[in-house]
Amino acid sequence: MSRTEQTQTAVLGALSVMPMTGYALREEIRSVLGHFWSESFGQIYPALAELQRQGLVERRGADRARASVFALTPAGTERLRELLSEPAQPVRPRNGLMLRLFFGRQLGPEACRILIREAREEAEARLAELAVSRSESQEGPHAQDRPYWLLTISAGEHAARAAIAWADGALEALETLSDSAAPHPAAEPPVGSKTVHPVREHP
Amino acid sequence: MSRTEQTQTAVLGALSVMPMTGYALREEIRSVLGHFWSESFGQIYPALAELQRQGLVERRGADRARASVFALTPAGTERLRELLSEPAQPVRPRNGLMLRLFFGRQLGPEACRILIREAREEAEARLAELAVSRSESQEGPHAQDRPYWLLTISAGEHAARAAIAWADGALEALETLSDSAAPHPAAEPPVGSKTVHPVREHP
DNA sequence: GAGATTCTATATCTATTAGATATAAGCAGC
DNA sequence: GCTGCTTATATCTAATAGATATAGAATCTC
Repeated sequence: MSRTEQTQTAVLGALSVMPMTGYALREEIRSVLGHFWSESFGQIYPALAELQRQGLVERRGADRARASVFALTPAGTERLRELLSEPAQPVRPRNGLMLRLFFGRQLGPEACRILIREAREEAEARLAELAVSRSESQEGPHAQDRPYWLLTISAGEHAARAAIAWADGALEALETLSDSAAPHPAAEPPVGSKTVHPVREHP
Repeated sequence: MSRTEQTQTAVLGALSVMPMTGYALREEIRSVLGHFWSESFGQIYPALAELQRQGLVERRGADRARASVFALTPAGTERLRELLSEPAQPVRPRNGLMLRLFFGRQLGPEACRILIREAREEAEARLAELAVSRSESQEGPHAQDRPYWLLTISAGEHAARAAIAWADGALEALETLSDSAAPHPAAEPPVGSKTVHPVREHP
């Protein structure tokens, strides 16, 4: 499944819940799917144009001043099912916190502890947001969808709680490190000296 | 911190461990940082060129036939510290499994269960790989780095275990769903009927 | 109630990026 | 010694993120 198809899936899926404008699509995706998905205008508008060309989506009321509302066609519903059945594209990880911690010796234990504390707070905040989503999902006319939505909320909660547990352990581990090894992190590795390492020839 | 700077951080960081060629950089990033970071050639080569231009990296032995080895300069080490201190770029989530589950009603409980079982297996596999990384980190001359490397490994393990626990709960929840609500998921919502919903005007 | 000002909705545009593809060198088998 | 395969290296292109431009609507001020 190509990237454009991933975007098409998200757009068709959102339109399957309710017809809306391109702008509303972005808002809806951000607020409802925000914990595990994101799309930008630069993806949404071309995707809508292509979906319309393929007759999967229908554009209504393109007045000059008023934005046009897009709605699924029957073929679009069909196509959504098809896309959902295809295997997902693997995610390319890019975790800035982990990158910093991996080279954490350059930063010193104290700076690392600050980063981890921040990450812990973010996880707590996510947990709170998810609790709101959970109660919000009670309302609304989408009773049939709710069990599935709860699955995604639960996944977010598990991940957030794991992040918090990890952070607590990590903070503790770093504490013993700053006590023992390097009381003055900034002064630790002399900068100018010995930056040239032996070269490994094509491993 | 811009995206290019993120790439520069990863490249400088990897070169701080050991000088190497562009190709080896990609391999190293993939094998060692693979659980939380990824870079492609299209990012690495331009980044190396720019870093060389700035005098942060030095190119050695650009024979016609032999690839050139890149090494950090003292200024490069300095710059790495600087970059690591900057706040990380926020990640844009794009979780294909969650997208599928969110619109899971279109797919039916059974198909969802299969997806979740696959995810569970992947998490188990990651856990096994991390166990290997953990024991590998014992060896090698990088004793000072090890505590930080273990932090990242531990984060991966927490996340993987959380994924497994979530999957088990989700599978159970879906089981009760397929028993009760929709024994024949494919036949559930009649395709052609009632695909036109009431339009919400600019919420 | 008219004008000014801010805000929101919408769309486009550009620099970045992923990853497929091209090229070339070494190596193994025949 | 030649041929085909594998690994190393680099480039190129289509897709993407998200910043920015534009215009209309709403609100505030006088």
